[in-house]
Amino acid sequence: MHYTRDNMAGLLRGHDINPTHQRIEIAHALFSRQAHLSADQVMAIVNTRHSETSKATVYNTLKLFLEKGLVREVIVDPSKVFFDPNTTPHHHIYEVDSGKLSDIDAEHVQITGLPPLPDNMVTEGIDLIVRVRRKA
Amino acid sequence: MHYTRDNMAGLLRGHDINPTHQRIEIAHALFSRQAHLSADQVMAIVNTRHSETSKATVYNTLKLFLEKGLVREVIVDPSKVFFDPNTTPHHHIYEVDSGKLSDIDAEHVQITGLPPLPDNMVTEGIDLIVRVRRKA
DNA sequence: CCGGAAATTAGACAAAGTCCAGATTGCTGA
DNA sequence: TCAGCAATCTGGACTTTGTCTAATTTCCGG
Repeated sequence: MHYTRDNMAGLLRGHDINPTHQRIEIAHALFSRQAHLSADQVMAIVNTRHSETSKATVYNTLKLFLEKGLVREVIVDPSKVFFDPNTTPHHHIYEVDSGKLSDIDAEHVQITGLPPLPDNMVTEGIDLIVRVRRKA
Repeated sequence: MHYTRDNMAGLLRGHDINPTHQRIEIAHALFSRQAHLSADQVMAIVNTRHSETSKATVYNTLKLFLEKGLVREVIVDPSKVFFDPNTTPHHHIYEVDSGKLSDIDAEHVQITGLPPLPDNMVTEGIDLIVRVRRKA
């Protein structure tokens, strides 16, 4: 699949999001790269040529994408949130020293023995993060 | 086990930490409660009566405790880090709406099928976070 | 008691993220 | 066409968490 700006409009509509110019640019930044980006990085990418999109819009839009299930939030670094265009079930490896974040396919990973939840609670998601670092 | 201020000195020494007033107070705040506290909360607790410990010291001390393996860091909330006096292997349940964080004993939890790491990497830790919310 | 190392401090600073009031955009229906 | 209206976008002020630094205080060994 090739993520062109034209595809983005359909993708957004499919998630019940009105495809505006800015939203298309932001979606394109994430999906064409298939990478984990922070809000700051998204803003930098979107505004490479000339400043086009404001900080407020970048944050609002990413939050909207999140609510509509278009992207996922990855919380590994206490100083910033990453946004992940991959919403299929998967986990993450985080290289502590470099800050590099990569995916682990969830297909073969099994988690067993979790205690049952109270009746009035539902699981929203399970985040599994393997923190690694370079050998000394 | 009762976590008195007197015990704290020994605990600190056992982790190769020079037990000063401030460090004892901070350790006591965490261990007597056995709770997940943010730096802000620690500062509030330690300074309830009269302001005794500066912000810089709270942050420095928590970082020191972390390095010395006295506490663990829990990263679940994008806006603040929690410090956990429980360093035995365990996982976490995070109630998204209330922000409440509780432990899952790791004893019966099994995680299998993780891919092997590259040779030059070592695992520093595995964080498993179950995000839950109240049923609608 | 002296001198130096370790620890603490206040406050300036930085970075991520939120908020708001006003400006733009893009429909919709007459 | 275009007036009106809702949705969206914007700059910039603001908040919060955390860091940094230079100056002070504390603690010890001799």
